[in-house]
Amino acid sequence: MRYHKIPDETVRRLPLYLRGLLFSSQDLQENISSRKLAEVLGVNPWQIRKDFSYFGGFGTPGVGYNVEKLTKQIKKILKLDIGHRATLVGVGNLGAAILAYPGFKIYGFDIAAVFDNNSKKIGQKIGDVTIEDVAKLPMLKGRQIDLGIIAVPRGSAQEIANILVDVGIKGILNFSPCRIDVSKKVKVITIDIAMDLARLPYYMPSS
Amino acid sequence: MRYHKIPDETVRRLPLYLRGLLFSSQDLQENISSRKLAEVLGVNPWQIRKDFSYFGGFGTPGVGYNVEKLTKQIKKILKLDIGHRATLVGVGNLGAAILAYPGFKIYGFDIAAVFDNNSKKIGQKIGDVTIEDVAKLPMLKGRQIDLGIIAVPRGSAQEIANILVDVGIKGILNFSPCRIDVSKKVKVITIDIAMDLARLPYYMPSS
DNA sequence: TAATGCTAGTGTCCACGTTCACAAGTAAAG
DNA sequence: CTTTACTTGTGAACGTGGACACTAGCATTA
Repeated sequence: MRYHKIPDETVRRLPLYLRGLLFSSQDLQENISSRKLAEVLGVNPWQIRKDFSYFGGFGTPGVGYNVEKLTKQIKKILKLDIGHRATLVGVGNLGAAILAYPGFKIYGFDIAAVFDNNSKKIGQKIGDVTIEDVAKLPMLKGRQIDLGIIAVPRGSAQEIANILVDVGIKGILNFSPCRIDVSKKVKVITIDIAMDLARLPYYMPSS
Repeated sequence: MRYHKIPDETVRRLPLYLRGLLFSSQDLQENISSRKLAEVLGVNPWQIRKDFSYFGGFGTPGVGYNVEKLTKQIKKILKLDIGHRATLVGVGNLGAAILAYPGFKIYGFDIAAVFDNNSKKIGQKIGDVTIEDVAKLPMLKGRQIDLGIIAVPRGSAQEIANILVDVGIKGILNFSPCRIDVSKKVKVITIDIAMDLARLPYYMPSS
């Protein structure tokens, strides 16, 4: 299996596995079995083993997976072994929440630059970073930032994305509820939290 | 096709179609073709037609779909035709952002009750709602709320979920990065924004 | 050393979802 | 009325991913 194409669904699950490992490493067991990990995450053991097998198994039969080694492997596959510097554009309610969200750090992300167009906010310092004028966004080139997070209103999202691509951003996490199209070289993931809420009633009994 | 089981993936896409319709209705064209809608959303026309066909086509050949009728149909399928009242638990950075997020209203959601455990926040009014003591959460029964949004730290999420289920909540949108298990009668959708960010580098060129 | 119990890795089958091509239907123009 | 242009609805082929069973490997115990 070692030389097969990796299913997209597998890649989608890897961060979940990583989360499970990072958060349950307090138990500081040296090894963890697929059954145990599956139980923690609420998925199937064979799903986990299958997923890992695509990358060439790193477990030992009869024992399980070495937690530390497995963690490193997944991080390497996801390219999280090198740290990533991100920029956040738009410090509204959502942007501020993202900035304060502790979850990014455990994956090695660092929000190193923040932009907004509100003159009252520009210059303010939040945590370690100072909010800069969005007009200066094009000057981001050379600051070693490879990720962009868009948290601006719908109407401006595409425009911001274009600038981000221009300054060499390779990946965009978009929180605006709209499509963004950019060069195929740049990966865009859009999160629309309202859309997820919108399908919830479908699964609920009609009461 | 009318009597087939509806694929989960189709249900996942319906809110997207609805979003496209709601946001492009400014053009106030009476009808929209699958090709046009697909273009706006960045998906395939035949995918859209196939999805709609599961519910028994509501378009007319040669013309397209009547925007107003289609919108109503999708809302009905997703059970968004009746409004939903939601409660938000946890008014930290993320909770506050959710509360201020305008995207919920267009789907007919109303955040009608808000809870927190921070005594400084309790009693504060944000928009139309007043933050209540989370200790009073069990008294939510009878207030006609059927959705719960969890935005509390990891450790408390399961506990809050249990209470929500007790008071009769039928669906939960969980923003805590952990698994929540509840009665099978209750649908849980978990959003972990850090997890989505975590798979972004995988798709990026190694630079 | 032999036996037992547990766990990873993987080939195979199956179910689901996507793509596509085409028939059927509508409207507008000639 | 006929023709043309367009669009929906759907059966069928195709591809992908998930479920599972089974083999092989490791460790522990006797």
